[in-house]
Amino acid sequence: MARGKVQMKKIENPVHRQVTFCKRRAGLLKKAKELSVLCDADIGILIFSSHGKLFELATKGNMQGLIEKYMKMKPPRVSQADQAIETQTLDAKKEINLLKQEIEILQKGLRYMFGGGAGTMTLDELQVLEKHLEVWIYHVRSAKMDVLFQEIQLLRNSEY
Amino acid sequence: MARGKVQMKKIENPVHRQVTFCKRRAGLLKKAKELSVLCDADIGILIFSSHGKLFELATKGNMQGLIEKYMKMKPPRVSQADQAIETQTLDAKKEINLLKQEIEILQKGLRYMFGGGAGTMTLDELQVLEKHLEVWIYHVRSAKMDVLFQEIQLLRNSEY
DNA sequence: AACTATTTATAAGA
DNA sequence: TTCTTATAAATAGTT
Repeated sequence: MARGKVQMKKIENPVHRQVTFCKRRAGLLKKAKELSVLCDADIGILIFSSHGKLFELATKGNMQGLIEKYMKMKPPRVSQADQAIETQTLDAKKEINLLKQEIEILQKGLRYMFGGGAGTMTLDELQVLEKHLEVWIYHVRSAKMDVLFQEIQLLRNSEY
Repeated sequence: MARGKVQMKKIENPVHRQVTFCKRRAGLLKKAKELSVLCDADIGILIFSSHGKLFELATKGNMQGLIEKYMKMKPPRVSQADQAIETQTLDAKKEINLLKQEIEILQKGLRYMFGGGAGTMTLDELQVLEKHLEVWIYHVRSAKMDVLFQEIQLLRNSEY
């Protein structure tokens, strides 16, 4: 802006561009500080150079707090990371509920064994308990088979 | 910067301060846009006025992406919100483990009622356990039938 | 919001 | 890079 006005487009000469970036960046940050002081504003600036280098300014000290304040005012799309965490939390809650139901059923099953009478169990609960028992009886039968097989082996070996 | 230089301290006159805020804010954002274009930089600016009003600029369009990029480069202290979520997730995992332990105990309790786990049981014991389970499953199925029967009765009564 | 007298920022050159 | 300086831009105070 001196010794000739400048075209508003990317400066092609890399050296020239780098120099201008330095100068104007300093100018921008200075202006921001002034605005903050004069008008009691809280200002945050993030600058990524074309090569990905970061420059930052937070007039009231912490960028983090400023960003959080911004997020609260504009809670737009959730980030991928947040979404992942939310999914995790939901999954966990679902699992907790399932496990609680299972405990409820097992407890009722125990009560049923001691007190006799499934009078207070719902149809769904009975269904789940039946499944548990079926699985269990399957395991017991497998165990029986294993034992029988071992005994047969012993008998065969003793024939010699 | 014209018609007299200005002291670098908060402008006390509220009207004057508001006007200056407007003018300099516009100037700052213009400078940022220019820097972005001339030097191909990605710039984000957040301005909170003294009354909490938000003004923002993101030269490449999305502040969100810029902030996430910034967070990746400077992953410092976790925010309160994130911390709360992490605590939630941890709590949930603890609860799941507790519930799983409880289920384990209940299952052992059930097994114990029949005289010890299947792992160390003899063929005869397994035979007994199987019979117990068959009886139990029979009772459960009877209870299911009872419930179903009651529901049918209710449906029949409601027909009148 | 518009107008200017000045100050400030800065492009080009050294 | 840093300094210089001519000139463009920004803006403080005023209307």
